[in-house]
Amino acid sequence: MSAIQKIKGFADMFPEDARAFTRMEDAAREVFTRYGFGELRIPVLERTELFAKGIGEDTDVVGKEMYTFTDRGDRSLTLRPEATAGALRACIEAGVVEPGKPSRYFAFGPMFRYERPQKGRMRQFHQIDAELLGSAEPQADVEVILMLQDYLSELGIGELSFELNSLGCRECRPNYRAALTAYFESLDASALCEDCRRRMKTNPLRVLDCKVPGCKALVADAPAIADHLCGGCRDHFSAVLSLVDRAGLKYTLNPRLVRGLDYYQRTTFEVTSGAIGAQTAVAGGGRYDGLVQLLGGPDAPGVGFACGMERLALLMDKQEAPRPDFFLAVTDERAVDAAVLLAHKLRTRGLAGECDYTSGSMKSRLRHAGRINAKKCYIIGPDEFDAGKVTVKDMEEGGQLSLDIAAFD
RNA sequence: GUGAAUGUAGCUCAGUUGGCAGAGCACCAGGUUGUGGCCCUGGGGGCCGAGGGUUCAAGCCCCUUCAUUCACCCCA
Repeated sequence: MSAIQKIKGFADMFPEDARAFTRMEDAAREVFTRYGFGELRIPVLERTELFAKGIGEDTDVVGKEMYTFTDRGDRSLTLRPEATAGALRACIEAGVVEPGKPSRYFAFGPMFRYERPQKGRMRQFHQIDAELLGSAEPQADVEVILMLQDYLSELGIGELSFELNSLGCRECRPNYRAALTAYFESLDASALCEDCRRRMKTNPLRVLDCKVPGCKALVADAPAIADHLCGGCRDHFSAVLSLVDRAGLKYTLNPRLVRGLDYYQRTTFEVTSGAIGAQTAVAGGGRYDGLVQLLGGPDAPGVGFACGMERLALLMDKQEAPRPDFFLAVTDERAVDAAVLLAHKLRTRGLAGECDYTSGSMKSRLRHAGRINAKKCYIIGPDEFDAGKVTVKDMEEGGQLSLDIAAFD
């Protein structure tokens, strides 16, 4: 046991699993391109302050989950725990954000959070991320939501539910927060669970999300955010809902849907599944007006989502390995070089397959060809080598024929 | 950070009150003198996660440690 092992919460992916990720990426490129989104590739490392500012100092992500270190130049750097902050930083830096002129980007890649791993949660995990910048219109929220839905159905994932909520804006959320705090403080100090008493101080909205039965009962009578939205937020949300309705998307309103990152405003949404362990969120997103400006850009609004690839993978069917066109078997030592050259010619013609580097028994080679599910087995043994021929056996029909190796030149 | 479960062959896992380390799959060879899948026979493979303790004797009991998994917390 002296071999070095991978570090906790990081995963190696072999082709069997990697194929699912390739499929997710291909489908994302296809679907998102239809919506006018272009691919963005940005670094995984950023200055720590970007996340501290963008995500919020009081969030769990920033408070205790970031991989932060000091580099050799004494700068504090952080492995990105989510995608939005970095994407906005890049767009601001490149000057592509302009209020009123929508720009659309998507990206995939690894994110890093220092948490205890469990089903559907890794320290290095992957997200597909989409950001629509520059539009404050409810139609933009709806297009982003519909794009996400299209994407998930393109992958053939069913049994998902969409949940929507509005968190209000900087004008009305403080009022709601105050009303909520007042409500909980009017109760017995022992009425809420221990965790919620802590949440009261850090983020009272989180109490809404508590699963403890006692808290749930109290939350049922708590003031609802819908009753505290300002006129602008109310109009925006009802426009979103009505358009989403007309597009035929089935969703549930979840007034307790509270997201973990401070930057969300107005529309928030989450796609959940009951089939991925204790975690339920497959994708989540919302509107983040004000974030671009907070990060030093123009006063431009934005909406986006992030989709967890490991969690999607749990919901996807296994991706079959591609079937090789050939296996090139060698049963005579002298034929190894000829075999490699022939295999090369076959590949030049667009065929896929592997080739022996050593000779072996006919039986073992054919068994291997069958096992990797090759369509044909090309065989060069002593007889073929002496005659300059290759035997081609059809692995399904069982028939075979003899061809001149020179014919492949 | 907290709690629980699990570490035995390449993989999935048995292993009784402590008494010679096993099965299935995979791999290799043979049954078939150049022909896969099905079947039969044989074979290679193990620091029983690591370290310490109890015992005539430990995979099994005790302590420590590491790793993995699931859950809490939180989130994708």
